[in-house]
Amino acid sequence: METKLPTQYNPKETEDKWYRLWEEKGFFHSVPDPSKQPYTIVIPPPNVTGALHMGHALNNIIQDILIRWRRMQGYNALWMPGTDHAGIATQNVVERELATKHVKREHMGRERFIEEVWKWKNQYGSTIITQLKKLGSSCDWVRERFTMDEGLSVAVKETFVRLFERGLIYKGKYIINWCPRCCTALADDEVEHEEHEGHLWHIKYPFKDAPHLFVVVATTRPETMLGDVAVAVNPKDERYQDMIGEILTLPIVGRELPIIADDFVDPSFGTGAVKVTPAHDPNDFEIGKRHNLTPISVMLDNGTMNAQAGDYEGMDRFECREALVEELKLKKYIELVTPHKYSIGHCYRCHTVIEPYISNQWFVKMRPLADAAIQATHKKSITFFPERWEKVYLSWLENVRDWCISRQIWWGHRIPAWYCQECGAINVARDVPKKCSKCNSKTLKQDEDVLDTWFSSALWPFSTMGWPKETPELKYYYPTSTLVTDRGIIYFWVARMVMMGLEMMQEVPFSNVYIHGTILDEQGRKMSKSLGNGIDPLLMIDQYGADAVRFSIIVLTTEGQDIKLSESKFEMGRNFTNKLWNAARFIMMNLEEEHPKEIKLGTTDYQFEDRWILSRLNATIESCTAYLEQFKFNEAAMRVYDFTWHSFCDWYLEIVKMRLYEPVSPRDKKVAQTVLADAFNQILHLLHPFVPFITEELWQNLKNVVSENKITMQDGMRCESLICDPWPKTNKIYENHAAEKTMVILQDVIRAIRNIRSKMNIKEKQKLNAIISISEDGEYDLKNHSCLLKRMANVEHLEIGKSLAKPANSACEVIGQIQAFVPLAGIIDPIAEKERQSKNLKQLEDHLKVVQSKLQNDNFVARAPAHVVAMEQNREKELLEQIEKIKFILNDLG
RNA sequence: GGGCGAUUAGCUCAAUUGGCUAGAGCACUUGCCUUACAAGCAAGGGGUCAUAGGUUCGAGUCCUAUAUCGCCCA
Repeated sequence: METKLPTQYNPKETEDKWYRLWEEKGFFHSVPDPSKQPYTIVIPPPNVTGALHMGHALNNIIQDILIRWRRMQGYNALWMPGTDHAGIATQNVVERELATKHVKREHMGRERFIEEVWKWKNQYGSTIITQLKKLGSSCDWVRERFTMDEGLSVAVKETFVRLFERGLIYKGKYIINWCPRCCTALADDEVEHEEHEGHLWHIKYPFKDAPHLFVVVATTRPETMLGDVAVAVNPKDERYQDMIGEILTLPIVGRELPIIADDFVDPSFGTGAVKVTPAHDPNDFEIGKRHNLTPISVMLDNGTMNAQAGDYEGMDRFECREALVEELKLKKYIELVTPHKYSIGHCYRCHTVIEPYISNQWFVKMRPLADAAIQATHKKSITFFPERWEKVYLSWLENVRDWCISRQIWWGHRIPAWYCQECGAINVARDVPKKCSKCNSKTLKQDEDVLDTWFSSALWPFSTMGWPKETPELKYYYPTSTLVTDRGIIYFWVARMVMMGLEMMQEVPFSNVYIHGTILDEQGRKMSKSLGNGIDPLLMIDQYGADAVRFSIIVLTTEGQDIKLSESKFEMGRNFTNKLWNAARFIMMNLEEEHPKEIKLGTTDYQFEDRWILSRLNATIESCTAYLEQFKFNEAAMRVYDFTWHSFCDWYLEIVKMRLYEPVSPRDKKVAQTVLADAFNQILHLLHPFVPFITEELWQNLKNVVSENKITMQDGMRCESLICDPWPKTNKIYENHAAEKTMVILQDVIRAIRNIRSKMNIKEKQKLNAIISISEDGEYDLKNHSCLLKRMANVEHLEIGKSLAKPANSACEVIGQIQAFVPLAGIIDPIAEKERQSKNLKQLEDHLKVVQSKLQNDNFVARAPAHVVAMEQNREKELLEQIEKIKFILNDLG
């Protein structure tokens, strides 16, 4: 068996094998079972056009840890996977592909274009799913959903109709965010604001009746002046009070503009007078409504100027800006141009500058939905981890505006509204209506628009469970347990799921929301295609193994903090998986026996180091589990890492070698083998959620070796796969504080002797003798551990006793009430030793000063808790003793 | 302009309710190819906890300012 394991772990040989087995055996599949408690996560559906990036990797590693851990704990764990149809993004991708064949979607028509998109989806849409599998994600793939599935489409229609019937969806002509490249409306949160260095143009608007006098308005977007219908001032602004009601002439165009008074105007901005362009600015739109002004649109939907722009008709909006400014300059209308920083919106899909634009769109009335979501959060139906995101989420809900849900694209859920060609009535229906509900006419035409992709994503936690049908899944899994996501989509997605869940299901969709950090590059910048600073998770998996990638990422993930990542970080995870691999090799080799005999182990069989490692293991199980419950993944991982490497490998394996190589009895060897197998089995369990592949591989090996060699484990290896074997439980009987305390002392003594060896330049192979002297009142039982001490410190003759004399020509270390002497006749360099001891003395004296200054402070003694004071007093005593001993040694050295 | 986060070893980050001499990983120094592992072992060095005040017996931790960086919203 042992010969089968090479000295280095090769992930490539194990990962696909186990993933296939898990999936084939149905370990990822969950079915409703009322006798078990469900634990459910719905995946944040990645964009179907997407490829796995580090953000996805982090997001899915966390979900997989939760799901695997809960599954092992015995929950009926469901991780619901799928993708979303990403309306604009997907349409863009397919259009781009068609463009290479010089085909435009307008030429092929709606139906054929949609067919093309489906063809594309079927061919490339599973890319990211395949990549998620490489990562080890244990999703229930049998249940994989897509937001354009038939079932989910029914859910979308049902929701639309219900919201419409409840008066929560309406259609109307409003100013919205328009992307002139995608030619569609966008919701407020689909617009990304960016600071730009622009100009503030101060333009003179002459009075109609006194053209030599004028009002100066300041604007950052001069081309919109072509659509001006008024000039507004603040009613309290004394500079303009007399002018309110007067008429100005719009330069170049000649339109008459009244001066109106509106509180919205900020007197301190620019000149205090602003142009009012209701068709091209949301604030102006509101002013326009208040003053009954008719908006004048000067642009087409593609961002070029329309007939209202006069000579500028047909010009692109930015060309028009330049040309118009030239003309204004020429005609002396420009009074001043100042540099100006301003924030401007861009399309989150194509980064084109957004144009505020008036058009007829569908909206969701957000106030009542948001209020319900706020209430549910205040009632603690939802908890955010870390907590602070709750405030961010609430403040969005408190200030939310109505949600524009219609998109002027073809790929998506078509709005279930039909317009009567006779009477103009709107028929909103689940199925194609046969006739108009108002006039019975049969000439009905469906709305051309589709719904925002986020509209369908908002239904994800229940639409994926079969809603609106009352399926067993819906009943059993909803509401789900935990949602794991990035802060970037708290508004887009989390808030909307809560609103829709409450409105459609009368229950929040999940009880916990875990918001993880964002992955950044080494310099702390976001990873992006345009910067080319991304790290491809698949490449890293290929290079280091999926487990190494998972472990490294998770160790770097401190709660809610962003993660600066570089390739070299993955070495840490790789080194750890390799360590684990080699520990396993060692264990397997040493469990093998030619004629194995089964023994029944009693608690009295345990040796000191067994009791110690089992106690440490017990504590590790406890803290790892506790940290997982708090969503502190890195803490949980680090506890097991530290235990595995620095307790189990560094100490236990080394100590136990003496019982394996030179056993005092066959029975004791068997005890050591059993503890090795037991502890390692538990380690594999604790690590499985973090590094599933290697743990499964090693566990399967261990299982075989254990049964072949008739080793009776404390915790059976019941399941056929580690993935569903029960999560370790703590057990009080393993708790052993005495053993842990003694071990700390032994480790200190061993380190002290090793230190002498190192500092005195003594080869490791050279055997030493040592004398351990314990103070008269020191209660240490070290004599029973002389074998351990000898082995671990590589000592030949060891004498342990009370107040033993320091031999001449020996080096010494003081460990509390213990002194370790290493006689070094002929080897020792008195000068070097003296220097070393003087350094020690100084350190101790510095420490003593700190402790004594505390104790000399009456306030400290009076007010600090008794145990803290006692601790300091005890420390002082110890330090004094040690200092005395070092001084003696120094004296002895001459 | 409003809100949130960060500032601790050369680098990346920890540090429970304020309480032993502030810890890891990487990097560094020294010695080891010791039959589980050189992707390793052993022993080390390295810190005015951003700055200034304050609260407290006691502050990396709490409070108030300031500075720098980042994110979100308007």
